Amino acid sequence: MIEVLPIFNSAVSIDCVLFGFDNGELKILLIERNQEPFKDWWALPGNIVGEEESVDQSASRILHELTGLSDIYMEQYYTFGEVGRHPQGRVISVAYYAMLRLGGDKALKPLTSYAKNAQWINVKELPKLGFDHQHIFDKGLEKIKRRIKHLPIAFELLPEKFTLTQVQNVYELILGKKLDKRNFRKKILSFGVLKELDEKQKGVSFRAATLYKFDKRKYAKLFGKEISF
Amino acid sequence: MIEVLPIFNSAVSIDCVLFGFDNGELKILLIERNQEPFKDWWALPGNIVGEEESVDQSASRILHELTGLSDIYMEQYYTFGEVGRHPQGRVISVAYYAMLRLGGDKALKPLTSYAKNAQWINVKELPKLGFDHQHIFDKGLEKIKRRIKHLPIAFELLPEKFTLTQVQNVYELILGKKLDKRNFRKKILSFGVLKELDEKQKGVSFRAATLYKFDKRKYAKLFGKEISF
DNA sequence: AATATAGTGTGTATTTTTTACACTAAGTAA
DNA sequence: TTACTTAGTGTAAAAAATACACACTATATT
Repeated sequence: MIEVLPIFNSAVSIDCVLFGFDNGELKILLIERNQEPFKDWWALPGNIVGEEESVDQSASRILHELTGLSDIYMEQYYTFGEVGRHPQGRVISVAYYAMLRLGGDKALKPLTSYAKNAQWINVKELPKLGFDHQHIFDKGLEKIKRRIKHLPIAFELLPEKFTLTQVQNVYELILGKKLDKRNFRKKILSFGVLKELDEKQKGVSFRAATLYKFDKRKYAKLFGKEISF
Repeated sequence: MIEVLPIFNSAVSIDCVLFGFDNGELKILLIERNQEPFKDWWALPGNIVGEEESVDQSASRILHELTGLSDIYMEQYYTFGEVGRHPQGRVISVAYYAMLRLGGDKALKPLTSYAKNAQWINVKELPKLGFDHQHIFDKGLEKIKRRIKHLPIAFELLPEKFTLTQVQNVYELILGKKLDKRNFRKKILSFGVLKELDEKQKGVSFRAATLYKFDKRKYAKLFGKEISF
């Protein structure tokens, strides 16, 4: 290939906007860099795509290295290819958003060498980010705002059993606006992809809400038809 | 950068699905390859991203080289990064769809060395394509099916002055289904981005239809609000 | 001049979807 | 028992989507 394709020094990288929902807040996982460029800055987790892995595999690997998990919901959404976006050379970056159920024992794995710290940070209180990562994040948030209306990605952020109020909370945080409770419940239930459980919320000091779970079977049946959340 | 980033031989390329509307048919521009791999096969036009150009610039350049035009409507939609997708090495390809007003004197420019021929081909009669280009095309068509419902991209395919029947025709071809004439006209006019002209179609042997044009000013005003075509 | 042809252009009733809006029920804590 | 906090519910009005059929008009043909 070296003779055939006009090669110059360049690399393809992945950047991930990993969303989590915790304590009524929408957060993303940021790392604090340990290396130049942007040493000591916050940035999106990411890495260079390896020679023997597809870009999807690369994104999965990065998420796995970061969290120890390998079944994270993830989707490619845009490729950033400005010439000067990386100070050390030509790096074109494929961006993914990903979503994770937080809570429980999902400790982060030891970080790779380029990061000294990783932290879940509320999307409303992001620090200044290195590279063009603020831009990448903005586009990612915009993307999930659109996606959440058509695909049931919100449930990726919730625990297996959840209340309708939690679902609404996720929608409100992503869309950035309040929704009417009655209309929201009517609509979300009308798709028939939620299963009401015989179980109630526990440990709250007020009336416990009914728990639901996302019914993958029913969703699979509906899939293909256009769904609008 | 060479010491800093883990580089291996790889390249980033662009592939373009260039749509045109001609004679009541939806077509894309394909090239016939002059070079290995896939010599003599049909393929999407594309090329390697140069060292000094962004991926957007690269896509513009490719379209310019192909058509001689430089104001083609174009949008990135997905990046294809499977390991084995290019037989001669690691090539990650960023795909764009683009739309062009056909007709008039828009001759194609002399082709680059890797293509001996270029032709507009009806999307319903595509030949077998090289690389993973059938897949790239399928994803592109899927994308514009979604986009056409929210963005006024259909007008990019039409001449400056057009009839409502032509607009409907474009929508039907892209969506792959018939639409009701009265409902379509009601809806498309209700957005207020079309301007009725004092002019009629010419050279037809039946009642001439009224011509319209797309009103960019009004569109700009509406932009920001969600539009649904 | 009459007629055939082929696409243009229009309205209404019905159904579905979206929106707006406020109180009672249930459980816990003091 | 009372106060507090969140859960849970219905209806009316407005807006949007759908289904549906015929008269008009410009040209070409005889």
